[in-house]
Amino acid sequence: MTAKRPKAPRGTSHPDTPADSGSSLDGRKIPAAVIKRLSLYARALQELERQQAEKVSSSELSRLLGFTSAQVRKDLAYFGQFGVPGFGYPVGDLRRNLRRILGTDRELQVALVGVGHLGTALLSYGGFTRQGFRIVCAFDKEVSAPRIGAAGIPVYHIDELEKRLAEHAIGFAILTVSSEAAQAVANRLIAAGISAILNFVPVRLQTPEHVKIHYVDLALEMESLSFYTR
Amino acid sequence: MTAKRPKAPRGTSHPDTPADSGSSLDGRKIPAAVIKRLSLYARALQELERQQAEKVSSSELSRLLGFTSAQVRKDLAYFGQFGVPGFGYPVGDLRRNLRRILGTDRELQVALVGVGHLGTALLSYGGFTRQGFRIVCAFDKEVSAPRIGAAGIPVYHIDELEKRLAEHAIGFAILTVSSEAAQAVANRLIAAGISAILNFVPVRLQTPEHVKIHYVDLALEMESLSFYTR
DNA sequence: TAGATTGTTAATCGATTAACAATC
DNA sequence: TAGATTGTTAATCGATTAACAATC
Repeated sequence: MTAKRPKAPRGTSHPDTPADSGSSLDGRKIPAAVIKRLSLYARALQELERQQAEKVSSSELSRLLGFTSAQVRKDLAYFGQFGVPGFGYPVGDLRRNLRRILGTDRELQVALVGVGHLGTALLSYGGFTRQGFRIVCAFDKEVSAPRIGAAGIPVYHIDELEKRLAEHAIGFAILTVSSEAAQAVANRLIAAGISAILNFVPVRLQTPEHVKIHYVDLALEMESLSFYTR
Repeated sequence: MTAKRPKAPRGTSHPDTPADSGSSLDGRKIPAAVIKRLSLYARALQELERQQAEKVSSSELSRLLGFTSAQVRKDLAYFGQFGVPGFGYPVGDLRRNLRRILGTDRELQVALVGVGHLGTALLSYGGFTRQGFRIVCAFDKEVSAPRIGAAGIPVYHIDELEKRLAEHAIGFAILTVSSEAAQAVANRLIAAGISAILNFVPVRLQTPEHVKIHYVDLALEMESLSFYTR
């Protein structure tokens, strides 16, 4: 008996949708921000390991990354007791643990959909590969016959999507299609059993609970920067 | 009289660096998250304007974007009174106001430094242009003579950085160089008077207070997605 | 006027930080 | 042991949400 909600979009049928953030791990709720920092810790640890450091304290880590030491300790404590009081954290051990927690200790199979300018660049972008993400294949609607694209990655016609995803047991997709195609392609990915999408399309997508989606919105990043420069 | 801090990095000399977030506008502190949402409102309004909508309520906007209506009203109220009680917000007016507030009502001159895979893609990425950002020129250390790069944008040798930035009154930079070069290039950009950097390099940069910097870390986005898929 | 929706204050929720007992 | 640093609880801070008087 509140408002009348003229044309509610599919899925959300509530008057107000509170923002979700974070996911649970064996009961406790882990804030999304913690996960992002976990990746940063893992990266810093990688560098420390390269420098043959044996141990690191929460305050050293915090200085390296610009957080407080309490935050470092608290973040890590979500997942277990990795430190030694009076000593700090063993670098190699902690790094191994973080990689296991993040799931980056094994290679992850990824598909990319939409081989335009941005898609092509991401195919050859070294940053993903370096962190253990393997873009196995790509799809585009403009490709008539399979061809080899940037970085030697095969590009198939979008019609082969379901077949190839199953073939390579791909659980991850990078979405770089047009705004118009985004929802339809996402639906197909989800139906094909994908579990996470990294979405570069500036469109809010309807996805079921169990599919995790992250938005990377380049124009939005620029716009908010723009605000600060006056 | 706490820890001894062996080798403190330049710049930060405090034991713990609390995370900044947000910036002030005539006294009041505006959370960074508000600014991001402002961009989303502006974009939704653009679409509503295209559909010839004359008015929009906070609850319609909230449904479109997945927030609560209270949040929409509160965010907008930071900057003024744009709505009419019992009616809603006039679409065109609100959009104009938001664009003015974000600074996207005028074209913004941008330089891109580091014309590798990612850099090249961003040169031809339509998303920036569409939102009024104009990549005026690019720089790379591997370019001996000026040449025309992707999307017809001139690419100069990095040595011409200072000269060209001044020439075109560029206040914005996109950073897509290597991790090794990042800090040095950032220093030059800052010395040349740039006021904001969109940084794609996965390295924490030391920047003075008055230079705004945003990090876009693609590998990190993937890694945190990876966490949720087990 | 009656109905709807704003702008804003107060209540709630969640995340960050400080502090310190436990412990190596 | 003395010194250092963890893991964790309590205090603080900030952001989101609910509620409602003001107002078109």
